[in-house]
Amino acid sequence: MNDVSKKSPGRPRSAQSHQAMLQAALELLAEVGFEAMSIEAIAARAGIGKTTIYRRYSGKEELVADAIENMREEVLIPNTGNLGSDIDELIENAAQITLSPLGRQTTAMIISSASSNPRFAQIYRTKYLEPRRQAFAIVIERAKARNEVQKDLESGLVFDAISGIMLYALIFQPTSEAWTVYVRRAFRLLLSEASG
Amino acid sequence: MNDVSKKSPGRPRSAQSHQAMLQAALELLAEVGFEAMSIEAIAARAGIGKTTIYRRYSGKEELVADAIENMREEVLIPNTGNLGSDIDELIENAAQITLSPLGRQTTAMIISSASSNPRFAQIYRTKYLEPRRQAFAIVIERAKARNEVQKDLESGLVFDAISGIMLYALIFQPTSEAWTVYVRRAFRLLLSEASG
DNA sequence: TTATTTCGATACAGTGCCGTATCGAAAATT
DNA sequence: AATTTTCGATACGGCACTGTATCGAAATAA
Repeated sequence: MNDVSKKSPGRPRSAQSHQAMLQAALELLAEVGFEAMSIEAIAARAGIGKTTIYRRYSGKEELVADAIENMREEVLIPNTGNLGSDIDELIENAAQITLSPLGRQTTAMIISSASSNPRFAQIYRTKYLEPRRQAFAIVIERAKARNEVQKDLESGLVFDAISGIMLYALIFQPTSEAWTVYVRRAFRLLLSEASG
Repeated sequence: MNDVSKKSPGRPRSAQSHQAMLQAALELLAEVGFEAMSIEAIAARAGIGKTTIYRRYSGKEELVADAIENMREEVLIPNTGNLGSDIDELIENAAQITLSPLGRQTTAMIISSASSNPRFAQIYRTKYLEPRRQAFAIVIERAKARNEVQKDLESGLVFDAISGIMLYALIFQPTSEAWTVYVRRAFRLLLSEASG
C-alpha cells in the first residue's frame, strides 16, 4: 500500500521545490500576513518560478491552506501529576511560542488573517487548535481522576476561554503586569470553583 | 475657551467633507478591512477629491485612526437588580453588535487590524474597550452590594476574559451551538464560584 | 475688491501584483 | 534515442492604487 506507482512519463515534480514554496508561504504569513503576501513574493523567497506554484495551486488561498495543513508542531501534553504544574507548563509553552518577537508577529498575523478570512480561520482551527484542544482534554481528564477538579468540568470550554484570554491579552494588552502572570490569574479565576 | 478664532484668510476647510471622509472610512473599514481599503475608494465614497484627504492626513493609517477616535457609541449599563439579567442584557447587546452581517464584518476587521497594528489596537482599547470595562465594573459593583458575587471579584479580569471568549468564538466558531448560548455558558463558568 | 485658501476633478508617473504564455534546459518514462 | 513533463526565467497586458501636481471654481478674511 505504500507503493507509489509512478505511471506518468516526463520529469516528476520537484518535492524540494514544493517544500520550499510551503516553507516560504509560512514565513511570509508570519511576516506580512495573508492579505499582504503575494505569489510572486513566495516564489522569489522559495527561489522558484511562479509557474511552479501555479502548476500546483490555483492561487494564494489554496497554497497557504496546504502550507498550514502540512505544518506540524509538537503538541505538548504535560503530565506532572498535578494540575497546577501542568497548567504552568502549558502557559510557559504558550508564552515561549507567542512572546518571542517572531512568535508575537506570527500570532498577530494568524489572528489578523483568521479574522478577515473565515476559510483560513477554519483551516487553522482544525489543523492547529483542535489537536491542542484534545491534548488539553487529556490533562483535564487526569486532573478529574485525581479529584482535582469537578467531574463535569467542560475542558473544551476552558480551553476556548483561556485561548481567548491569551489572544485578547496579546492584542490589547489590558494590563501592565507580565503576560504569563495575567494568564495565570485568569486560569485561577476559571478553575477556582473546581479546586480541592 | 470654546471660541475658535478663525485667523487664516481664505476658504475654510469643509467640515462636511471632513465628516464625509470619516464616515466613508468607517464604512469601508467594516466592509473590506484596513488593508484592503484605499484612499481612492474613501474619496470616491465620500464624494470628494483625494486631494481633500491628503491635505488633512498623511495616509490611510492616520485617517482611520482619527475616524475610530471620533466614533462614538452608547455604552450600555444595565441595572435590572439582578446580575444574571444584567449579564443577559450585556450579551444580547454584544450579540446585536457583533452578529449582524455588517457588525460581524466590522468586528473581524477591527480585530484583524488591531492584531497587526499595535497603534490601532491601543486607540481601540482606550476609546472603545475601556469605557465598557468601566461600565461592566459598575454592574459588578452593584452585584457585590447585593451579595451576588464575592467582594474580591476582579471585574476587569472577568471583562477581559469574557471579551476574549467572545472574540475567539466569533473568529474560530469552536462550537455548533448559538453564539449567545456559548457565551452564556462561558460566563457561568467564570462566575460559578461566586454565585449565591 | 483683492488676496488667500480650499474645493472637486483630473492627469500623471511610479509601483506592485495578477495570471498567462513562452522559452531552452533538465529529468524522467518508454 | 525519442517522448513527455517539469524546471526556472522572463516577458506580457492588465489592473488598482500611490502620492503629487495642476486646474478653474468657490468661499472667506482683510
